[in-house]
Amino acid sequence: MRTQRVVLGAIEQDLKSAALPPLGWYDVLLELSRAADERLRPYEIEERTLLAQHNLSRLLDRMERMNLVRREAFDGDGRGRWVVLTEAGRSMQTRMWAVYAASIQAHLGAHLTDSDAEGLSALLAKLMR
Amino acid sequence: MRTQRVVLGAIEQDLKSAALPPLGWYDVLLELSRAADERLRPYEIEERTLLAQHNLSRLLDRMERMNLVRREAFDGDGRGRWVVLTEAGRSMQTRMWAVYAASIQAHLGAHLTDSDAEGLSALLAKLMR
DNA sequence: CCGTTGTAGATGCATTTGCATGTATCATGC
DNA sequence: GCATGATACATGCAAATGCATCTACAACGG
Repeated sequence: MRTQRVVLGAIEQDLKSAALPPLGWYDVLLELSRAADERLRPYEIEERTLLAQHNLSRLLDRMERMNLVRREAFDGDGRGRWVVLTEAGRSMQTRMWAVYAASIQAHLGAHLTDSDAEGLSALLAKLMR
Repeated sequence: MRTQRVVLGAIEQDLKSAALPPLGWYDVLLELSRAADERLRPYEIEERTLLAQHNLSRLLDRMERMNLVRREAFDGDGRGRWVVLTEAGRSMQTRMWAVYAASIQAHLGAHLTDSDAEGLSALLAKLMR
């Protein structure tokens, strides 16, 4: 828990120093960029990012206000919505990745060998079951 | 990050189900219970728990409102305060530990062998440097 | 002494989160 | 086809967090 807080704090700080939004935004942008047609239903983003439904709903509000995503109607289920990545969203994802990747390298990669990283990943995976 | 969120979420949920306060409260209570005279200066709690100064200040407000801690004047530096564990605080720490310990066992211990745990701990320690 | 700078802790204000509930739509069983 | 319960997403309100700043006191240099 302590390590996570320290590392996450350092990464968030790097993003903030670069005048970029917090990590949660990146997670959403990344999932959208990977999705077919660069669009997902909110509940799909929810599953992939582990964001709580109401938090995601408001995060999307903020992102939509910044024109990073756009909400569209979803045909075939009147309750559903599409969340679509915009051009600005795509470019934000790229800009965030530049900083985020460097930050991962500095705060994680630089401290671990490849086999450390694999070991850590395997141990954490055990906890997810 | 994902693993931490899942595990922390599960632990917080266990505490909430037992009608107990969040984990941050336990951290403070634990540090106080370990301290000489069961008292610490706010900045000492801050260092040990990694809580931000303003967050700790308000957490202490809440805990004081619940009579778990008491703030006292600190002689020798007029700016300083003592945060003192109360009887109710001591008993809350004990009650939380019962639930927390079981939760750690369920969400961490049950998934890891002893050598897994040591390995994980060693890897995380590498990240803290 | 006195002014300046530093440190401990508190607090006002904006933003974010959590929780419960609301609204709309869908699916199912009768 | 219509009540009943489930699902998708939004939202009002309270609580927690982040950020900047404030107050009070200490320390230091002249």
